[in-house]
Amino acid sequence: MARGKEEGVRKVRAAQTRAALLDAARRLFGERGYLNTKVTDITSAAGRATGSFYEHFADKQELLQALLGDLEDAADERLAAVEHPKDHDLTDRAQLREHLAIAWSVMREHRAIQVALFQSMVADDPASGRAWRDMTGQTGTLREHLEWLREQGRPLPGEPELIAAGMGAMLALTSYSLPPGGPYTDEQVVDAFTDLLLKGLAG
Amino acid sequence: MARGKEEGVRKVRAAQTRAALLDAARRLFGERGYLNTKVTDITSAAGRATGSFYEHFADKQELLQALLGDLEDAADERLAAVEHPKDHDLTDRAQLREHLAIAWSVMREHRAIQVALFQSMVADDPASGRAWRDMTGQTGTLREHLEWLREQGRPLPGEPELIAAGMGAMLALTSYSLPPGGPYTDEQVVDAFTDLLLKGLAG
DNA sequence: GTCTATATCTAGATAGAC
DNA sequence: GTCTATCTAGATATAGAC
Repeated sequence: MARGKEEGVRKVRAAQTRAALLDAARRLFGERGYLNTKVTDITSAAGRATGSFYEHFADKQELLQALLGDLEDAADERLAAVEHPKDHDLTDRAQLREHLAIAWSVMREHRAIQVALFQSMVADDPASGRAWRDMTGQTGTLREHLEWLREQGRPLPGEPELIAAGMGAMLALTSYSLPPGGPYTDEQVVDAFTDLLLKGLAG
Repeated sequence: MARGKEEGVRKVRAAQTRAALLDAARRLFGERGYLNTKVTDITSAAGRATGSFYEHFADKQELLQALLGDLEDAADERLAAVEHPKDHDLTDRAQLREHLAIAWSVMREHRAIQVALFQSMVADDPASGRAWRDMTGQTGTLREHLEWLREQGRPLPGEPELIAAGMGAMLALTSYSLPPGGPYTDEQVVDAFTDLLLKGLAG
């Protein structure tokens, strides 16, 4: 079965190239951002030829989608690691803090991908509505928790979708703009936002 | 003085061209965003030739700076129209609401410029630190109010600069992503964010 | 100052040999 | 599948006539 073995080797090499491209892209997105990273930057950083890129991805956006899968896996893993029932009570300080801490640390640990997604979102035609879809989509879980609170008769400051989007906006844009190794530690940020939001949610 | 009169006419024409370029740019930025608007889009929308653009602005970024001046003038005017002492008390609901309402309405009424600034900020190299500088710069007044509160011995949820940046992030990204004529009215947004933030600030 | 025409440059994407 | 070489497209910016 020499033929089969050869094909297997080829497959492995292809997977290595794909992985090298993803690694290089992630590093470059973190260093100079998604918009300022060219396809040729990625291939040369990965030690591959320009043409090889298009064997694995149709374009830069498709590569970003592949990286996004990693981010979602990481987030799911973190969420699964903690108690996380639907009736999560965000008016409890410890529970709100944990929710914010997980969101913050996932964004920080995968900053390259978050930066890339953010740039990709903002570069889109603003009239397309993509930004609002992304914001509400990414804060869907938060919205569900708020809806649950409302069903319990708790007074909310406004529509769950809007409040969730606002909280997500605070976290996402702060994380985007705050440089790594900046003036505030992760604990300072999470504590500050927890206390800022807690009483408003607790009504 | 025929010579002087001729020069005066030329000056007026030039000013008209400059104004036409600014108007066209503002409209296009609102429709398709800053990044997706080309210099030739602006000139043809203004009914002028490509080359004329560079007689008035070095590049697209410089034109945006000129528009930014308008935005700041509008904001200053709105702030001057209300009582706005340094000891503005953000723990008073009416005063917090007014502050948020002004910020929100300026962003909404000049959405084209806000969109352009936002895109310009995000398209920059994320490692440059520009985003954090912009965020802290635009929330400087808010930070001063919070510092005043702290001097009065009021407990704040965190560092004034960080809290101010977080609040600014919530407003700016929500405004950016929320499409005009979207699902929420300006009043709903301002009321929701006021109530969400008030108790956290009031301690 | 404004115009037309064009030079320059960059990045995305493909063709065809190996 | 990967490479080298190249094509194409799109956008910035300039040259020179009026």
